[in-house]
Amino acid sequence: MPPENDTSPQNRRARGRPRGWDDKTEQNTIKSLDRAMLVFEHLSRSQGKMLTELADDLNQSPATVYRVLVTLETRGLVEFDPEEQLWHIGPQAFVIGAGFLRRTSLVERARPVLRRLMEVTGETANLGREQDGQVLFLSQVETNATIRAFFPPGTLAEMHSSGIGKVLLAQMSEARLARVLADHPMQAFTANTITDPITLDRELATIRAQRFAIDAEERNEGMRCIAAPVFDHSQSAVAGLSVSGPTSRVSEEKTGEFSHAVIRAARDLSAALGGLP
Amino acid sequence: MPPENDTSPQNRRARGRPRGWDDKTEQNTIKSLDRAMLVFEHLSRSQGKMLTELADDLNQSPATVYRVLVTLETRGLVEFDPEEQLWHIGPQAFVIGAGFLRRTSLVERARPVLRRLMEVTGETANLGREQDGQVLFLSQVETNATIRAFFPPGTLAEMHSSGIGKVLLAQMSEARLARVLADHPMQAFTANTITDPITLDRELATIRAQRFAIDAEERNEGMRCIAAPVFDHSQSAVAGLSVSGPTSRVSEEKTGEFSHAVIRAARDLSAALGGLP
DNA sequence: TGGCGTTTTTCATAATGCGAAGTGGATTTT
DNA sequence: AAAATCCACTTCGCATTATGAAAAACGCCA
Repeated sequence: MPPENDTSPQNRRARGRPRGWDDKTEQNTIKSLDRAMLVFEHLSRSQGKMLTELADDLNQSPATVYRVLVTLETRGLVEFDPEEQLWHIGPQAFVIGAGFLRRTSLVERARPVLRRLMEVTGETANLGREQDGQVLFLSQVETNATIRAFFPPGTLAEMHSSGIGKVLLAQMSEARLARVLADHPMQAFTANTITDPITLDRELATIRAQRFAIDAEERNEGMRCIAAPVFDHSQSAVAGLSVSGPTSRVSEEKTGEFSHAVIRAARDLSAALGGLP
Repeated sequence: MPPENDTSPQNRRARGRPRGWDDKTEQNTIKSLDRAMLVFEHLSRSQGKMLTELADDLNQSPATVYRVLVTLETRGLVEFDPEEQLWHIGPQAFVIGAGFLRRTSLVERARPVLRRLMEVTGETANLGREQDGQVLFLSQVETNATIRAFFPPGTLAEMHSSGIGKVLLAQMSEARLARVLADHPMQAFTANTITDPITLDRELATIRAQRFAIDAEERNEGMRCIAAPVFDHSQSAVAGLSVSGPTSRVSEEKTGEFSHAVIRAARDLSAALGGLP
């Protein structure tokens, strides 16, 4: 029975699409589930929140938030600490999240490359990819040195102030770059952080030319970082590799040596993913 | 208006409780959210499922599962691969799950201990804790050797066939042990797997006596593993440390040497957590 | 072109999630 | 000590909203 009374405004059927279906009406989502996931996400960002505080943050009724938390608790997705009266993210959330790493063979293939990179340079080696305009750190192999950089896997960082971030920005289209910058204004973290779009454009051109990026204390004082892009079989930059350490060891003089190592590692990983034949 | 018609059977207010409240009625959960989380969990276990397959597995209507997936997709908790028509766990799930590790200082404190343990023994060092009658691997530091054991963090394993698992079982009360074994029957993985409760009891007594456990190819052929328990400030066994590697290197002759290293590491970590003064 | 296996939408209905208000323990204030 | 305050947790009636059957849309294969 075709709808003759077509008063409903959702008539946007698919137009030209190469393969597969992909038009998911935003109206088809479950409201209560969306609200619940908001609670879940918010809880993971903060560490330990009281019920009322959580409800206030999200302007929802405490009763609703309470029911969400109790429900998630039965599955171990969140935990309640009776001593402190605080809610936390639970172990099951970690178990489920780890399923993501299992899928992306990227992480698996990067493992030996990261290790070798760490051995060659003596500094912590990192793997990250873009995630909604930010850098998501996926994996790392730490140096043995006592002073070392540390991005726990699962951490998100701003792109404009990270070596991996800049290397990925440098590979983006104009439009995509503009969107990312619009969504994530360039916040200053140190005196060296790039906050000016024109300076950033020039920097990105340099990065494209030399095939690697330097984060010279742009996010953390005293930390330098050298990054290179990783390409998959379709020659799109899917991730970035970097080494990071204190300025004393990852010094300007050593930039040449380190950048060679990072570029080589990135090339190896790209090859393992079917990129750069 | 106090209810005078007190026909409702839920009148169990709190009796003696040291601090805070803790009685959560199981009736107060949100059904639809629970169902949605079932989908989420199931998706993380399998890697890549079609909509209809997922709906079949969980005996739910494809329409409902579809709406759940679309909702989770808007938050990046799941992903849809249009090429293969498959749903996967998304990056945001990983980000949220990583929030769990940030909380437990256990993982953070274990880091240097694991590294040292790896350096001393030359084998991969692992950290795990109990999670609903299974071992949840939290962190590891890999050896440089090319042949090596590998439990990605976030993996769950059966307790009876794992070094860390047995070491934790050995510290449980009779009742708790019985419950775990009831929930998780002792499945055989290799010829060496312990499947008999009496043998297990004897093994656990030995473990308590010598303060460490050996997994002698009980889960994987050719893999040996030596584990010791970690205690927190309240002297309860919160986790286990282990080294694992091929039988050729983690041999019977080296058991003494390795067990000393593992026990020492476990003691160091316990101390860092305020245990064993 | 037409059937098949999927996904995606529609629709009527009932289920169920929602918030306001209330309870009662614990802690702080007067 | 009594009162006031805070906060977790429960109850209740109503309207929102999730639900599943069925139909439509769509890609694929022959």
